[in-house]
Amino acid sequence: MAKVTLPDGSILEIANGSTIEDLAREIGPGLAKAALAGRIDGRTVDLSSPIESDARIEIITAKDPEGIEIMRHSCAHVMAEAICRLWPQARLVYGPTVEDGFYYDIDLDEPIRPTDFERIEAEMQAIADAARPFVRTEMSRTEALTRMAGDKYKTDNIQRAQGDRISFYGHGDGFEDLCRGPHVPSTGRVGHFKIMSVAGAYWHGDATQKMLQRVYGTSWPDKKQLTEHLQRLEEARRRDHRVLGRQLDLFSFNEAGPGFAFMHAKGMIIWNEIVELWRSVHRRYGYEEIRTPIILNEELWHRSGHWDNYKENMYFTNVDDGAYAIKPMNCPGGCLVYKTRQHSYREFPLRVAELGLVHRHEASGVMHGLFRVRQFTQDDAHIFCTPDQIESEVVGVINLTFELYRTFGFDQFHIELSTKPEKHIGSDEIWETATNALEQALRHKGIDYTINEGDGAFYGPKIDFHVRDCLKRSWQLGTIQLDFSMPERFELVYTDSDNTEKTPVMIHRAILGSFERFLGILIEHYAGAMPMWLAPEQVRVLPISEKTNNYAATVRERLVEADLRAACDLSGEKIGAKIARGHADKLPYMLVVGPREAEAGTVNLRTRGRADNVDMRLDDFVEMGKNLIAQRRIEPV
RNA sequence: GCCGAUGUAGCUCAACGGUAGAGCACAGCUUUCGUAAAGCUGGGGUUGAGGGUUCAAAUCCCUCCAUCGGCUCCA
Repeated sequence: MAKVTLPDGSILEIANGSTIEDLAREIGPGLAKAALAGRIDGRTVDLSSPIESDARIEIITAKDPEGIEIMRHSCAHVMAEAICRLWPQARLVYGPTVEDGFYYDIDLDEPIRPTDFERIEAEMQAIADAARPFVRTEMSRTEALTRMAGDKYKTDNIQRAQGDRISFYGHGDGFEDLCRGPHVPSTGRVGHFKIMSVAGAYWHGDATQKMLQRVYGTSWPDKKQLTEHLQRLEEARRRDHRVLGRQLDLFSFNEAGPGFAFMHAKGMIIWNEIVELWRSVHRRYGYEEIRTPIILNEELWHRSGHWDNYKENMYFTNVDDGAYAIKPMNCPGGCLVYKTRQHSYREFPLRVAELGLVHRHEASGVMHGLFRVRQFTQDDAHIFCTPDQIESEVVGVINLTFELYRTFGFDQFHIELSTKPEKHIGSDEIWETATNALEQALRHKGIDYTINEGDGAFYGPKIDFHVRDCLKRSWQLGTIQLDFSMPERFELVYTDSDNTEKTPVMIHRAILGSFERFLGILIEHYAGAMPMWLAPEQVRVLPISEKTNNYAATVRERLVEADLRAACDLSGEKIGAKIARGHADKLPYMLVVGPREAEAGTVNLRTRGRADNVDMRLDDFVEMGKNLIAQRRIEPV
């Protein structure tokens, strides 16, 4: 008999060699039905795994996140079989789970099209309905290699696999795939699934390798969860900033300039409000602001290291027969400003900000609305300081960053520390010092972070800030980059207290990252319903009929005088239509006025997101609106 | 850049070898209205661009451009 300890601490005796499935049945028929896999002393295994000795055992169900992952992975196998049935020449490469689903990479010359999804799903359903058991076969690495001889993908997978025992999983009907497992007990347990999309993907993510077809699917324990997932995707589509940007007349793109955004009047209002906030916060944190040219002589970019490390992403031009480059970063220009006069340690730390317009030649396939463009405005700054000021300066930037993010209602962040990339300038010692300094600052603030090996900028290591929006999607915004190389290359100096010339440390940092991207993120975060202080049109006056147009105009004048962005709807529409339009335009407030209000000097207030409406004195509304704006409140009240 | 898909009126879409349509939007007129879309009339398209096949191309073929979904890359 083996003694098994269950997660609640209870101990059960079970015959040696019993499987986890047997154990689940022993505990209860409900659990036996729900069981997908098990854990023996923390190691996840198939339900059919025997319990050989005393152990801690857990039964994994779909309530366990890992249970869902196992289910999805099994679903990927079922999809692989379905595809192999439809395209016998398809060769399987690799099929892992991803967030909310799974994919399978397949080598197949004939393209799989979205119109094929239904056929694939039907095949999968047939396999699922057959409820065939998943069966594990183990063998030595050598045997596995012999078995898979001639299949370069599976041979490669075997060579990459860890351990000496290689396992295969079949689920009847001759289908088998190299796989570490574990799997659900039967093909009937792969959940409610749907094929989502197909896309090209390089083998091993290497652009020089063959492009495979990657078929994405999703799978959920029950039908309701699948439906909810599809609705979440719908919700994300509803918030797509590219769609909202057009609907709300905020910005546009044109074939005349792919990757170059046209910012419309309403978009500029939001933009300028962000800039205003940004400037006031930066003044408070002791920054000054400069502006440097967009086109600078090519020689400068040789000196900075951009020529050697960033050339592929740069635009070049000629001026009077001289070779020039369009700046992809602001730092070299900032260095030139620094060099225009002498500097003393007494003025350090010197915090110099720049809303810099940069151009980067991104590959044509990567552009994506405002999120990925070829021209954007960085909220950049360069801090020149002494080595012993690094930590406090980095801490200061972190404080500033969190303050700005919170103003927009982002309160979930995660932080990454990126280390030396292959393409870099500066010695290993410098890199180590710089990386340690960033790490120290993070530790000092007690901030959790993950390490991103080899992902730093070419001139120094960096800290990246990611925020989660209300749909739990993560966006990279800010970055802090430590740089010991650029100051040397530009021969930047300051006079230290001992009257010797020394090289300053340079900290590059951006908080919002790019104004364009940030605007796009805000639009999706708020679903286009911008808070009062950012809304292009804060309030609209809606007269019941033309008879009240004069009063409406008076009300609007009063609002404009109070510095509110207000408009009147003087169209000949009925009041219901005016309100419907106001909702479509996502206005924070609408003021309905008719003869009654004109008589009393009041307005009837409709608040975004609320069904009720309320009578109010105009002056009271003005007061309330001004307060909301002053506080930069996110929700209308 | 690579793989696949898609480009028809300002927007969303129909027509799928045989005279390019609808809804919304826009303009004019009627209605003067009390809380999520009144009615009538009208203007608007070398069907992304260029080439080819055909008596005939939005529709079939080729090249390019752009967009979308991914890969690689990234603020």
